[in-house]
Amino acid sequence: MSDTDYRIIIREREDFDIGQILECGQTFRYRRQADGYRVFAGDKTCTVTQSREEAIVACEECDADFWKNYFDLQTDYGVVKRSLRPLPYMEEAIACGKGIRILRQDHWETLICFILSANNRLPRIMGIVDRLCARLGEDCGGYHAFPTPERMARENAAFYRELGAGYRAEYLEKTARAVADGFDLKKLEEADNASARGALRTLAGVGPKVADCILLYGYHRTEAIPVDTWIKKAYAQICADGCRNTEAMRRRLEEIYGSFGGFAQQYLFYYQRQKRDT
DNA sequence: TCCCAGGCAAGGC
DNA sequence: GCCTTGCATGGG
Repeated sequence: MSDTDYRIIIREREDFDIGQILECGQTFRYRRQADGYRVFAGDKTCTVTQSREEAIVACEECDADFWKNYFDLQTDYGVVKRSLRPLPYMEEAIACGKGIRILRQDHWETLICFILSANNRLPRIMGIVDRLCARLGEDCGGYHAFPTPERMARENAAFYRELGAGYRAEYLEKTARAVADGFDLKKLEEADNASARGALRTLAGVGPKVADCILLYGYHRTEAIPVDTWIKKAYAQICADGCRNTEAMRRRLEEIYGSFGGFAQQYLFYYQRQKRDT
């Protein structure tokens, strides 16, 4: 099998749990398999399995560096967790999701996926993204790539509504056309956080929360804190100040968690959802 | 049935 | 500026 001829072995299982990494809501392109997970990103795919001792990423050899970067393997999460543990609510949140990592995802793919995430549920988002790739993505032999801006710009809102995007269909049409027409996602890598956020928010369907998701998951701006319904629940317990304003909550959380805010947000999100499930 | 989901945009003040 | 409402769709 040419698609699994190379293996990346991860022995720091304390800092890598593929289930937690994929199911903390930062990506929608994966499938659970009997023995692990199949993961998709851009036009690439890999398979991840893990045991008590190690995790194994199986991929094409030429994609090894891509996946090492994607899973953020160069970052020492021991440092992240040691820095966060003393801060409010982090001891228990980290204990719950200690194998979480923040993926380094593609700007465009993250942009589109998180436009679809607005007021939506994870399984439904995954279904829409799946159909989007199947219909518009390049056939890579057994799976489909994420579609390009140019390809998506050729479809209209009616098409995306048919995929099940609901009222977000208009956003996809407008934003795909904006990017295909020259909105430079790459250039935002050099911008400071506030101006990158402002630029993203000019795109249809990108509000404060979606912009923060794109910054954190698509640009690895680990100080960005997306405030969604789950973080609001967590906030009520962390601060208990009766605050209802999302922007004020975000600022307060940034003060509390500082430059590791994005990591803190992931631990909180996962912890809050686990508590719901149990 | 009603409520909610990783909210956004538009309209009213 | 801040606050409210409508919005597609599906599951509990």
